[in-house]
Amino acid sequence: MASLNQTRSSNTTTKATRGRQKIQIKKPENESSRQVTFAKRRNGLFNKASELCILCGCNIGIIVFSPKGKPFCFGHPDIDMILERYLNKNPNHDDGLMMSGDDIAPCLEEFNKESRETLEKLEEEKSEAKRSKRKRREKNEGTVLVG
Amino acid sequence: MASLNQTRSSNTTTKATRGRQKIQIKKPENESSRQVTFAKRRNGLFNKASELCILCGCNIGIIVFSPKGKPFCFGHPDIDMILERYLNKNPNHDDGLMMSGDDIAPCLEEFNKESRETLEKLEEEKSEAKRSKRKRREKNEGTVLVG
DNA sequence: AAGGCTATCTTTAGTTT
DNA sequence: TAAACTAAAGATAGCCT
Repeated sequence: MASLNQTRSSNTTTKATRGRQKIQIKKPENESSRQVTFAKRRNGLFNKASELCILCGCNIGIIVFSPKGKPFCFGHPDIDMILERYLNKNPNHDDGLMMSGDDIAPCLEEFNKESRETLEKLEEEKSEAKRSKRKRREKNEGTVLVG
Repeated sequence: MASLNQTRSSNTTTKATRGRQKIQIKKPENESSRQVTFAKRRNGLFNKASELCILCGCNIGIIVFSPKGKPFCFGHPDIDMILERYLNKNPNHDDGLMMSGDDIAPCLEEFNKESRETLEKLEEEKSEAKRSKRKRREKNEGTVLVG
């Protein structure tokens, strides 16, 4: 409360927070904050994956083992389906166009479409939530708020 | 070249580019640009995963199937090891601390440390590359460049 | 047509509540 | 303690070569 957040309305260069700080991408950081960072970035990673799925119509599976060994999964359309597809690498996967003769593909596509629609709906809701949450901040830009 | 990039040195509000544009996260976009977006965001995703691995000391496996079915993988320490660990979910994985009695764990940790060191070295190189690459831009802030 | 650029959007480190 | 907040760091859409 001393160096930062000086009533937060003073006209000096004092900022409310120092914002996002640059960090080195290396070695485990301070043990206590690592848990927080892990949760934040894991969410960020899964969100990125979700966006990629929707934007490009691809399938993604992610498995994360926390430092303590607890598994977290992301899958679109479904983690186990992704794994099955990956592990079933069959001979006719040469030109990068696999799934020629096997029977999982159609089922997958079916599943895919359905799931994508759900995800898209979720995305819309999420982005609306973001929008309304961001309204406050945008007001500060568009109209001059009376302090 | 008409509306944007007007010699890029004019003093008006004309910008060289419009920068990153806000997009809707939904439905496959314009077919041609989807390929580019896919490549860019796939790289972004893998980078995020790599950072998470290093920062928090966790293990991550990612499988991405492109719209055309081509698989791309990321794994730390190794995709197949992640999969094996995931698929070998055994009974003594209750409190989220799995790998009690199985013999893959030590091997994994060994591998882990080694691989992490390699990744960290890579990270350092990368960030140095970034730094030097960013020098130009930072010069523009620090010292006034003569146009 | 793969890679570079840049302004802007999004993520998140550090902090406060 | 987890959730909210802020602003800087980082990712990337659209454009150019």
